[in-house]
Order: sequence, then structure tokens, then C-alpha cells
Amino acid sequence: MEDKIRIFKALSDKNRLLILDMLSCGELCACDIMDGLNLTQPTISHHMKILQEANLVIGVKKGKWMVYSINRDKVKELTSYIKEVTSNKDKCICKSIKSSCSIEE
Amino acid sequence: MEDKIRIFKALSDKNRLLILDMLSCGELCACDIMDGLNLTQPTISHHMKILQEANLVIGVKKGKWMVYSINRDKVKELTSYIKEVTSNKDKCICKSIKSSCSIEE
DNA sequence: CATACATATTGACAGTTATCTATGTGTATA
DNA sequence: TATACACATAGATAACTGTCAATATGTATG
Repeated sequence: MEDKIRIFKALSDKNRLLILDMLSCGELCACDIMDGLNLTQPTISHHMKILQEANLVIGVKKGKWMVYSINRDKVKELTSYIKEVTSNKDKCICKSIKSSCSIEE
Repeated sequence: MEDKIRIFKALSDKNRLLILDMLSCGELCACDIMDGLNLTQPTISHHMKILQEANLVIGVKKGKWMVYSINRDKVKELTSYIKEVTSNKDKCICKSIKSSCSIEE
């Protein structure tokens, strides 16, 4: 679950969502992303680190440049997780909860 | 997009993910959730507020109790959004970006 | 090797967040 | 109506986060 929390935190920022949107059509280097957003280079670097640590984005060094792309497998894993958590399932915490207030009328 | 950020922030906490898991099988009141987690009542109240403000959870007052349930429409909306942001689409920021470093070898 | 360029790291600062204790509000019941 | 109970709000505090300026690291090229 720590893994998912890291992902949700990575997605909890406007600029990082914009970065993902930018990467949705293909690879970009950090300087491209910097041109698109109105942020300084260290700030971009910081956001890319968070996206990479969440495994949502993969960065590969190509000469002077870092080339970033979306990790679509991780995105799929995330949507699956969201569905799983919110849907009724056999193995679930709630099975062990007996309602102390009888809300079922 | 502010709406989505609010949702991702709501999901960026271990206890709130546990609360959603608890609610996945049906309605629960705040006291049930409090019994399940090891947190004080005001902290539970705080988390429920955040989940409600994100519209992930719906709370209804029934007598003394607040009865909470998952808003599955909002969950669906979220997974759709994640897919949309990360997938190649016609209308996209990245279309207006011309790579300054020629990364396409 | 020296210089220029792309990115990373450090350190600082303001704003936000999770948690608690203390207290307030509203509702059922004796 | 008084009391007990379920939940909300206020205020405090420690920890975390987004941003920047300054600086370091690594790579290509003259």
C-alpha cells in the first residue's frame, strides 16, 4: 500500500499532472517540460524525481539529455488497484467489522 | 483538474485508503471506522471530511449516526481521468511542444 | 583540456497536513 | 428536562511539500 500512496502523492500536484499529460503523446526531455511549464529547472528536476520514484515515469539518460516517458504498466496497475479497493470483495477488512450501531434498518 | 487533485490528495493517506476499503462492502458509521482504525474520534472526523470533500464518500445523517458509503460514480470518473491523461489523444498540451533537443534519433 | 550545456543536489522558506486535546453541537432516551 | 452518546470544530504542533537561488555533476565539443 505504501507503493500506492507514493503514486497518489505523485498525482496530487497540478504541475505533475501536466507533465504526465505532456508525456502522453511520447517521450520528452527535461528541457521540453521546462519550456511547457513556468517553473525553474531545479523544480522540474524535483517533480521528475517524484514521478520516477512513484514509477509512473521512466527516465533514461541519452547523452546530455534525460528522456522521460510514461510507464503505462504502472498506470494500469493503479487503475486496477482503485477498482479493487472500492469494490466488494471476499478478502476485505470490512468482513471483520461488526457494526456497533445497527445502521441496517 | 483541481477536482482531481483534491481526489488524489484524499487518496494519499494510508488511513483513508483503509477507510475506503472498509466501506467497499457497504455502509458504515463513524464509530465503526473508529473501531477499525487506531485513531481518535476527531481524526476520523477529519479524514471523513476530506473524503467527502473529494466526493469519494457520501455521508448521510441518520439519527445520532453519520452513515458513510462510497461514491462509485466518482471512482469511475477518476479511473477514466487517469486513463485519459496518460493516453495519447488529439487534444493535448504535448501537441504544441516542439522538442528543443532532437530526442527522436 | 576548457568551455558550454543539461540535469541533479543542497539549503532555505512559506504553506499544507495528520494528529492530538479540549470543547461545542445535535439527537435520543430515561 | 437532564443525561449520555455520536460527531464536528478549534487550536496547537510536528512533519512534510513546492518552490527558488546557488552550486555541483556529468557530457559533448571546440
